[in-house]
Amino acid sequence: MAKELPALAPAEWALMEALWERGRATAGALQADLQSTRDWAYSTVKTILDRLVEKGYVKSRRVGNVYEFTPRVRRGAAVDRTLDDLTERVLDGSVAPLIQHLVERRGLSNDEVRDLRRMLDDYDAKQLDSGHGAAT
Amino acid sequence: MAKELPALAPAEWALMEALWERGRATAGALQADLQSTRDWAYSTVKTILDRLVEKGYVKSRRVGNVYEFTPRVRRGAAVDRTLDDLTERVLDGSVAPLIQHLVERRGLSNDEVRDLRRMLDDYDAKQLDSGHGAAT
DNA sequence: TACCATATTCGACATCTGTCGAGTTCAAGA
DNA sequence: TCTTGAACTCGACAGATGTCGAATATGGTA
Repeated sequence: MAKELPALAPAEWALMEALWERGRATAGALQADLQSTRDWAYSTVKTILDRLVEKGYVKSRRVGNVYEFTPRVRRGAAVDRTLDDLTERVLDGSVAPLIQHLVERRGLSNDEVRDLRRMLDDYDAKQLDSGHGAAT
Repeated sequence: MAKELPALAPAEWALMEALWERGRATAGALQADLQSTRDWAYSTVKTILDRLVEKGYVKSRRVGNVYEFTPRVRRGAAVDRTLDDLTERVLDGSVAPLIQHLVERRGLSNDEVRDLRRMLDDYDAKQLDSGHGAAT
């Protein structure tokens, strides 16, 4: 019963990142936060914020004479949403090459390497556990 | 000197997949191929195809009184392009969670697990080799 | 040659995105 | 009360995407 979240456009992602960072903020504050990356006019920020509210990613409430925005979706959920999109249209089941790419392109910390290895172990275990293993 | 490929929109991906599949095809053939997934009118297919030519992903040549289209970009390159996009806007350096998601969501074959493990080993080796490992 | 089924060409239109600018409001001072 | 400035509202516009339909061109066939 996962509510169908519409995808986030690039600009919307930027704003969401800023909002997740703060947890709660006004349009003005977010505009300031993004100032270095995106030199947006106040109205631009506000517009995107409103669209995010429409999309269900953000919730807003009036505080005095100012609107305060809060994320309504956790970052992880948004990432999931995006990745599902990606895997649906780009990967036809071939995850490994993708991972390869990611690692090569972005690098991993030692900790991450360890975590991943652990994950693979778990995964393996589960596979064996449930019977067989197929290589299609 | 990697030519800057513009990103592929969802509909464009669909068409490219069909074209990569065939290696070479006419608009009509592609329309037929996609019939089950996307019930597009001929002109829709043609339009997208033309846009792909503009974008540099496809090349076309007249054969008799019909246009024949051929991919000009390998699938892998397109995937790379897409992933770069993704990592830029969605991942702020945190690749591991993404991989986690992919594995959980899509599953891996035993072979893939082995390959990944191998890759991690290589990666590790390289890390040690070049000095230290940081965990930010 | 007249006709037909295709393949093409053109142009159009609705959305979604990215980005504002120009008024309008309203609380806090002067 | 009048003034001011921040915050808000509205509406707009350009470009990318998704999707055609109508008109035209073409090679073959009756």
